[in-house]
Amino acid sequence: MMTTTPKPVTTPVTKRGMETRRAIVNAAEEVFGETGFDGASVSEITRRAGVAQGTFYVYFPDKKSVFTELVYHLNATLRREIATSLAGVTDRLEMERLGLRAFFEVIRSHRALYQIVREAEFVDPDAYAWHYETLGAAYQRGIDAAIADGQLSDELDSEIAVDILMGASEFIGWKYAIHGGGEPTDEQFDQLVGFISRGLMYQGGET
Amino acid sequence: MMTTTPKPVTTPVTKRGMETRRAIVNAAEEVFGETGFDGASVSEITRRAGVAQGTFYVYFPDKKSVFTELVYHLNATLRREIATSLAGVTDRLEMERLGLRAFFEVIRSHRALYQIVREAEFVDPDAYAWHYETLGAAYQRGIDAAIADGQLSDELDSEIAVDILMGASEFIGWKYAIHGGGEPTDEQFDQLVGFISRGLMYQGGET
DNA sequence: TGCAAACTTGACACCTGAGTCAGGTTTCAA
DNA sequence: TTGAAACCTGACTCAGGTGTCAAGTTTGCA
Repeated sequence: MMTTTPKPVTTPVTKRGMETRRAIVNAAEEVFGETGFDGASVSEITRRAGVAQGTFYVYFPDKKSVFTELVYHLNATLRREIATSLAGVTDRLEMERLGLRAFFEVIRSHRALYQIVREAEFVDPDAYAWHYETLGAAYQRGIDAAIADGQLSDELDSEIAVDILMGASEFIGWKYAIHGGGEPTDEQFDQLVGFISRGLMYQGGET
Repeated sequence: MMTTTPKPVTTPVTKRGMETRRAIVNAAEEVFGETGFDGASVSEITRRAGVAQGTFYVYFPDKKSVFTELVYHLNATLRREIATSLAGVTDRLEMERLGLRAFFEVIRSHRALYQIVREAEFVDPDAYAWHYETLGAAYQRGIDAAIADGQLSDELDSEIAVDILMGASEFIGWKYAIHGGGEPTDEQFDQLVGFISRGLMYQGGET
């Protein structure tokens, strides 16, 4: 077994260094969003950031690292924005509506980041899985709380419910934000929320 | 404007040529499935197919072409298998159950192809969109038929319903077939079908 | 003001892999 | 048997991209 020498990557300590690092991250978001991971070159990223090639490797060991950092970044934004939108609300169906709105709003205003997260399935599968696992876990806690206080039936499997809800949002997110380039209309949004509401309202004895 | 000379690509006419082409397609499916589009090299594909590098370019203009062909291939398989599984059934909820089962079965037994279709979002976005559009259109015709003969309410927006249903299947397909490496249990499958059934059964007057 | 730490530079060594092409081999109908 | 069509070969070209490094510049504290 061979001891691998760790890459010497620097964390900026001065304001100047922090700004440079940030410029690289921002440029990377742009370039990855436009051309995908493999289409993006480190030299194009540094060109847009206004720094030299070598500077990139001062702050990141390789191209993949920035990419992964961006995945974590969108995850944090999403969790924060959704949590904020839900503050103080206790009605579960209302929470679904608000959460969905917040989700669409975030991906609409961060299209490049959203693309990056999706592509992470092939660039960094662990980060991709982590993203959906953390989001799903938070979501599931919400559903379980609603079950606990009697708003939803305890016959409902919250894990499957979350899978359906996340899958639907992802697909609609792709279809509108990336593929179609728009947003669902209000009527479509209402239909979506209606479907979800009915699905969540387990009443026992059907099918 | 410059007239682009088209690449001279051959279609095999003899049995021998057809076998060679097929060997390349099969090897490509394997390699793309294992290492992704960019990780795959044409030389690795031809090595596994047992032919020389140059043979690849006899049948395909470039690496992307085989990839796209594989996307069309899974699309056809999926449509055929699902249609077969639905033959003779008229109850919409039963059709949902059977269609879902067929879908999971296909992706379980064609994991590599499924990965390829997902990666097509970044390799060949048009093929990716086409895949979901054709599947969605077929699905929607089924829902519309159920609305037409009164099984489902005409207040239901079939387009959104299809988006939710496809999104949920895709997500669960990823989670189990690719990420987790298993399949939903029977209980989970029932929960899924139950949620969908309730969602489809618009009764007017809620939220 | 002086100097060490922090930061930046950009040319370049090195590698990888797509696609080409001139020529060889196999097949099969006449 | 033969020759032309179909098929196959693999060394080679070439564009492009990653990561390195030795030397320069800036910053801020003593």
